[in-house]
Amino acid sequence: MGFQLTFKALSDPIRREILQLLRTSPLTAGEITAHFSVSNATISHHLSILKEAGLVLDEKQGKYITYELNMTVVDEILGWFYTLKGGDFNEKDN
Amino acid sequence: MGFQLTFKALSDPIRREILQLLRTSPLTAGEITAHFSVSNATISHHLSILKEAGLVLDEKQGKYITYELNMTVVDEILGWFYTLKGGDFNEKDN
DNA sequence: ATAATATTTAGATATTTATCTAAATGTATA
DNA sequence: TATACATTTAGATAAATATCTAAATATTAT
Repeated sequence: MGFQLTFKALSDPIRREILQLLRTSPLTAGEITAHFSVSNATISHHLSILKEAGLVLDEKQGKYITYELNMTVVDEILGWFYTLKGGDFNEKDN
Repeated sequence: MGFQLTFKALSDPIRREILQLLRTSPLTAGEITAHFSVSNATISHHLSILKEAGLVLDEKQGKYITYELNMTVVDEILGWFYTLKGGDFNEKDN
């Protein structure tokens, strides 16, 4: 549980909006790109950061790559916030 | 509810550890600084970012300034995460 | 095999960020 | 009032980040 990559990933508005887009169902990189006004290379970069942070999972499907939310890591982050609200906290894991 | 400043504030490990330090009770800037190995100027800078993000509240008490967690904003951020888990989401607020 | 499509990687640039030291501000006390 | 103490502000620098265009990789279809 090192949260650094995850929080860093969440600090960009485009990346947060990507997560919200994936809320209902997985999407391909191209479909995600279509929702924004930046280049596909930029979205690809953001996706790789979300992937490294564990927030999304990718699956190669022939010509396409689909991305989906990884709820497990979302729940881990939620756990961090609950420590703020009175739970235990291990100072090594920030 | 513009979350940009809040998420940005959470993206730094020192700032997250400051929040955890404030979990149980308010602390002065000096007490907070004592927990880290960076200068007081640096901690002051981090505190101003947390303050701007609404995550901490400050209170002048004579010679000292004490900082405390603002649970209201913590709860707002928690709300953002719950939209990921199936709730509604207003795309304008990311 | 060639062409078309989907995505990533490479390289460059401008902006943001974390940090430091030194100076400034504000408050209490001798 | 002068001194000490607590904190912030200013100015500088090095590192990280978001973005772009162009090139590379991979897959499907003609």
